[in-house]
Amino acid sequence: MGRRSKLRRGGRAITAIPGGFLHLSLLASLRRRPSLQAHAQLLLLGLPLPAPTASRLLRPHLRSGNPSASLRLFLRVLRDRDCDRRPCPVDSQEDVPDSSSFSAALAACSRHASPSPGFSIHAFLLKSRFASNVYAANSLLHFYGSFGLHSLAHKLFDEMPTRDTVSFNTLISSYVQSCCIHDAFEVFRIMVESGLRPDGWTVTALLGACAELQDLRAAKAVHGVARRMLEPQVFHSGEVATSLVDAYVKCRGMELARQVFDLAEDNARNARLWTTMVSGYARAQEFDIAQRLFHEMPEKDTVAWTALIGGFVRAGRYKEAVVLFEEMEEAGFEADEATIVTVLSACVGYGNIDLAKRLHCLVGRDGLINRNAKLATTFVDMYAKHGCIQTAQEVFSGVDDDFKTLELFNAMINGLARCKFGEKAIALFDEMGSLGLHPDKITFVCILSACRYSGLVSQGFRIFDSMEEKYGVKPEIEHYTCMADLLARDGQLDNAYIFIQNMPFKANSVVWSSLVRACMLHGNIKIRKLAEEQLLQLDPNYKPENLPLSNLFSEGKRKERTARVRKFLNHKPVCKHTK
DNA sequence: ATAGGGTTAG
Repeated sequence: MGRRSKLRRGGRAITAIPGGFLHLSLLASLRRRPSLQAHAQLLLLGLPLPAPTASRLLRPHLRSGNPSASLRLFLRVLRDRDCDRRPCPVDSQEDVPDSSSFSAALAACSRHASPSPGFSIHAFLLKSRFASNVYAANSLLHFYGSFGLHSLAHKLFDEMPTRDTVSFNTLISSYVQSCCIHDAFEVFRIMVESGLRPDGWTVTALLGACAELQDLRAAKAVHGVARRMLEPQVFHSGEVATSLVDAYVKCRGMELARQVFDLAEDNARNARLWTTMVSGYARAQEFDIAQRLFHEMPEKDTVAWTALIGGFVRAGRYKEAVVLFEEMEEAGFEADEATIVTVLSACVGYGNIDLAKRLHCLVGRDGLINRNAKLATTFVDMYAKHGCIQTAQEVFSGVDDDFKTLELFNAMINGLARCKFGEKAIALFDEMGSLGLHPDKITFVCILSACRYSGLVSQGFRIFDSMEEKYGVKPEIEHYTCMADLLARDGQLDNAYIFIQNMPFKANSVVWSSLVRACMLHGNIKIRKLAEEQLLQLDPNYKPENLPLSNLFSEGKRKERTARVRKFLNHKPVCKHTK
């Protein structure tokens, strides 16, 4: 361990006094001057840091803003303790991070772009004396859930010595988020059986499951459960009312949603409940009612505006969406991340280039786009889809590494694939691991598509073969489709045919028609007949002229429609803040 | 101390 007591900065040596005092005064200055945060934290990284100080330093920072730097610091502290290999004094509160800093750190891990810091903290937690602390364990549960690692979450849950309502709620939400609805209800059953009373969070999670399934009957059943099992004041709260309305809306039960809304008491009728109703009517394409309700809404906010704008976008009424956005700005509401994402798709649909550029400027200011993966992903996706792959890449590489998420990589790889930059896509794919990001099944669809559009046969198979053994992602029919098409486009039509027949899935019409198309291209009549027989079995009305060549056509049409968009987008936004 | 809620969507 290189323990330095002197740090150099700008030619001036700062003498550090080992011990807590310096840290505490730094901490104080850090609170007062946010601009110093990054520097002060770097300074601290070079110092031996007493753990209690670290805890005090970290707790407020891990909760808000950019937790990445704080997380690095926390891990550093943990490693320092670990390297010392001192026997951990069981009763001593000294020199060891306390349990609440583990919770705070894990909460930060859940919001981090990559799961790796969370894995490390789990390891340290196991060695600490808080391994069975229910707060720490619940935070860990939430961490696994937030990265969709529900099997790890469940394993952890099974091993927890104590479980409380929060543990159950967290596991249920984890399953709902991974669309394992059946498991979510199963956990709920066990929860009730073990005598724990569900609370508002439980009901909300279950209603989320009903909404996901679009199962109106299930939503009604959960409504009944809530009425019977919740404390009356919880049942009548705005939170529960909002989840009920949200579930009914998503299950297309507007009348029921309206009933809940009408019956809600005044204190439960908050902005969220209003917004849910507005967005519900907008989803149901009842724009008159949605707008009337929106105007009746006592305290509109950015989210409510965004909900209505989003309704118009979803209905393809882009012009109205853009007009509404302008009204919103005039009324003095500031666009947030969701607004930008929503309005951007309206711009693309409506061909409003000036607004798209203005939005890019808006998020380029203060480098917002460089620290917000969702924004960056939307812009990367938009630029790539319009063939502005260079601008897409600029947006991508502008994002700080700590903020690069799996979705962002997927969007960039997908963009490179579509523009036939296969090699670049593979390079990017290889880069993910170093940021602690694990490719998922979507990543593989993108990267294998990159190979097929660029004719990279051997690389494609190398990656395909590594999917399960190296990355633990089981190939699905989409991946097999890519591989069959990769072979077919390469002219290996016999191999493609054999490959399709040996797939562990029943080939669908997508697979066969891509083979027919490749046969037409390479003039292979024998395989084409075989493929067409299969297509006829799948669809007795199959005719070669109905073959979904539409891909090609629509691509051509899309290109034409977006040519104008691209022309403008290729010029960087005229904005000094961007970049 | 630990968890979500309404807006984003190819």
